[in-house]
Order: sequence, then structure tokens, then C-alpha cells
Amino acid sequence: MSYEKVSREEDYNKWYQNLVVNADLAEHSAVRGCMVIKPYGYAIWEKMQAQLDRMFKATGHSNAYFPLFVPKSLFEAEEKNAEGFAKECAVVTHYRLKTNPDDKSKLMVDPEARLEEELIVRPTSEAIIWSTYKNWIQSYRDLPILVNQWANVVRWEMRTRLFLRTAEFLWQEGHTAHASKEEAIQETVQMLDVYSEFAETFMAIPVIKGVKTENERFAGAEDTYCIEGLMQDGKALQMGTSHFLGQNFAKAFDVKFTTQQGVQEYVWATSWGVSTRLMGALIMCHSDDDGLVLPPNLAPIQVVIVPIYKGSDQLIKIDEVANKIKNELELVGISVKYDNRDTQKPGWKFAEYELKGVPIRLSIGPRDLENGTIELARRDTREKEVLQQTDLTGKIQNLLKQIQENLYLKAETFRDNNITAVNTWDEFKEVLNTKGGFISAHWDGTSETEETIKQETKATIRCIPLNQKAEIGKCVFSGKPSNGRVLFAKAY
RNA sequence: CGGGGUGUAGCGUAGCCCGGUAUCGCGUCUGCUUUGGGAGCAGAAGGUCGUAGGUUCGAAUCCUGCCACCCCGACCA
Repeated sequence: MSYEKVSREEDYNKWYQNLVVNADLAEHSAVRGCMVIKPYGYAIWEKMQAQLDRMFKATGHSNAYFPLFVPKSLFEAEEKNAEGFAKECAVVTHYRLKTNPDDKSKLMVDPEARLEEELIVRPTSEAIIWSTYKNWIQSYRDLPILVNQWANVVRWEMRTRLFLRTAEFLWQEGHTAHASKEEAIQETVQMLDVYSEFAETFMAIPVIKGVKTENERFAGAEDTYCIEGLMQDGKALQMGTSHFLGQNFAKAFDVKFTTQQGVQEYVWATSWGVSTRLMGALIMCHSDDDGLVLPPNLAPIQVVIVPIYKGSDQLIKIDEVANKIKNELELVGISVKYDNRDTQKPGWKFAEYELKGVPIRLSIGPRDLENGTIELARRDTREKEVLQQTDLTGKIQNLLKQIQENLYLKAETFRDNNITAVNTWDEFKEVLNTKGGFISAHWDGTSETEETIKQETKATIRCIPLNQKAEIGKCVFSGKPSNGRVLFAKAY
């Protein structure tokens, strides 16, 4: 394989794009802004899905599926939500094609087949779901409803990037209905915790939990909670959101329930989601100039075994040892690939699996056969060591855990070193331009100030951290009083 | 959606200014030799030059429309 090598330092964007394509995660498709997720990339997404799905089920949720299309009249019911998404909606207007009479080899939209009501391709599903929940909910006995769906959504973005922002993307969206405000808020916060635990434990990415400002809030939500991660180039990435929707959708779709006391009340709602954008976070957080670095908990292949041999006699003997090790590792649930293809050389395979981020590589050659040893190389630190073939399983189990932890700690150290507290506007601009990362600063709480800061520096308030300390100060921009610091950053 | 750039074999590219049907490397195929960090030699295959028109005796090259990607801006729950 021959491809353009660009380091993170030279051109971070290009490095990212090359990596996505070269590591076989995804590629551009024939459709503008839409990507093909390739088998290796999809395997990582499937591991994310599987784990998140377990966590959703463990917190009492069930999966369901709602339609891709939303009738315009339903879509526009919740005004703020509709307004927020209006500019990026794909719209279906016709339901039939016909042969073009001027050119029999071509098709054309049949003008006779115009839909009476246009269908919006969902940018999110609140509208279709709440119009359905209306029928599901009459009494407090019907609550709560705890539903999640795995789906695709379409947002006609002007500018796209593989995984980070595509016109169509895959995600999950949880939509819950509750009898009380408190319960809905509790659900919102609970799912934020699920996301942060997933990000930290599985993706090995430390995240900051917070609340969005009004400017950044989900259209139609009362509060938007989020997890924010920091990428290696110092830009922040929103990795998941959990919304407390209040009674906005219940009112828009007239969803009421009868309380135990026999009173009719509007239902309280939440929604929460993470998307294939997490793939982008995973790539940008850990990978290096040689390729992907995957945390063991999400790596489709955790251990690869590469034989080094001369002639088929040696290979047969190595096969025997390698397969034995493979079986032992698989017995304890480790995913192993033994790559004994004769069509590629060992060095080629080493580079290939490094590009693909496989956490541990074992290689076995004639020397190892003689000595009963094996060479182990770890992707995260690039360290190599020679081990005895006996007792390998336990060591590898431990090492996978260590790699997982090491990636997290490395990312955490980087993140912590890149949260800078500033107190003056000059300092703010200085840090933003030279160092990047999160800037912890006082803010007067107004949208105007946030907007002006954004205009002048491109930095936005990523969140008001949940663990914000009460601290009297002055807004870094306006000098007006503030009682706590918020996090600013340039963001994806 | 505005400004700029790019599009040539599976990948990366030369050629374009100054028109004469295409360069090089990697990869692919065949054979032999190789195998502890992307093997070597020899031979071979593979291209309607993004797409649709136009100018011309002749277009990868000049002109126009369209498509896609990249960068900047606007936009982005």
C-alpha cells in the first residue's frame, strides 16, 4: 500500500482524513457529504453500540424503531425544535419516477406524483416519537416510557468531515417520558453519567460533564447536558448530549396523563444521543503519526499474531504454537487474529496492524520456537519484550487492562494540562492562540457576551461544568460580576 | 451558500502556462530468489485524463456548465 503520510504537526486535518481512509475505517461515497463506513470502521462502531446498548438496557431502557420520515405538519409542531433544524432538512416531495420521454435511457421525477404533504427526513425524531407517545400515554400507570432507537438521521450540513460531521450519520436517540419533572431531570443526568462512563471506561477519553448555555442548547430543550472531550490539536469535541425537554414536546403534541389524584397533566420528557461522531473522537484522541491507536475495550482485534518463518516446514511448527496461543486467549474472551498469510512479509504486517491500531502484536519466529519464547509489542508505547510462551494468557489480560488505563491516563494528563484558567481578556486571547485547549474563565452569563467572544475568537462556551466551584469573579470580557468559571474552547 | 484550490490506472503523482491521445513510484499479475520492521531481480497487465458540452484538423492541456473533495468564511440541536 502506498499513501500520503502527513504528521499531526504538519497538518492535523489532513492527518485525520488520511488516517480515516488509510486505516480502512471509512471513505467518501458518491453522495455529497455521505460516507461509506467500511467493515473495520463498522466493527469498532458495533463494539461501541454493543456496550452502550448493554448500558441502556441495564438502566431499564428498551429499543424500538420509528420511521425515517416525518410529515411536515408533525415536524413543525414544536416550534423551536423545527426552527432549529429547518435549515438543514432534506425533504421528500415526490413518490415516483418515470421514463424521460426525451431520453428513454433516463429517469425523471414524475410531476404527477407530488406528495400532498412533504416528508422531512428526520434530523432527529422527537416529533414522530411524541406524536406516537400521545397514543401510548393516558395514565400515570403508562409512565415512565424508556425507549431508545438505533437509527440514521440526516442533517444537510454545508461542510462535512468524515465521522465528525456528515450529512447522514448513525446514532442512538433515547426518548423518555415521565410523570414528574424531578424524575425526568434524574433521567437526563443518569444518561449523561452513562455516556461519561462509556467515554472514560471504553473509549479511554476523559470527558467534562456540563450544561450548555442558551446559545448552544438543543432546539426545544429546557437544559442540554453534555460531555466534552479534548482532542490532540487542542480543540474540543462534543461527544454526547442529554436533554431535559421539560413539557415542551408534551405541550406541542398534547401528551397528557391522569395522575393518581385524577388530574390531567403534561408529560415530562428527555432525549439523549451519541453518534458515529464518537469514532472521530476515538481517532483524534489517541492516534499517532503511524496510525490508529485503539483502546483494547473497543479494538475489533485485540491481539494479532504474526509468524516469521522460512519455508513451510517452519510455518507448520509456528502454526501449531500460534493456534494454541490463539485458542487460549480466545477462551478468556480476547479477540485474536492469527495472520499467517504467505502473501505479505512480516514487516509489512507489522506496519499494517500498527496503522490499524491493534493494541498487542505477538510474533513468533524460529528463534522463539527454539527458546519457547514469543515477542510482544504494544501499540500504545511501542515497547517490545520477549516473553516465555507459558503463562501468556494472564499476562496479556493484564497488559490489555494496562494499555486501556495508560491510554486514559495519557489523555487525562493532556486534558488536564490543557485547561487553563485565565482572568484577563488579553490572557484569554493569548492562551487561545498559542496553546488552545479549554480556557476556564468567568463569564457574565449573557448570550451577548458569549456571541461577541465567539465573533472575535471563534471560541465558544463548551459548557458550564457540573463540578463548577462557586467563585466570585469578573467576566473575562465584560468585567461584569460572575460567580463561577465556565469552559471556553474552539470546537469541532 | 460566497471566495479560493484540486480531480490523470487501486493509491500517490508528472504533464496543463506554451494543444499533437500520457510520466514516474507504490500496488496488482507471472516466474525465480527471499522472510526477526513495509524484500530483490526479470517480465507483464491496467487509463473514455471527474463529467457534459464548446473551440480546433487535433483537447489531459483552452472555454463554459455540472459533480465531488479540500481550505477560508457563513452555517452547524
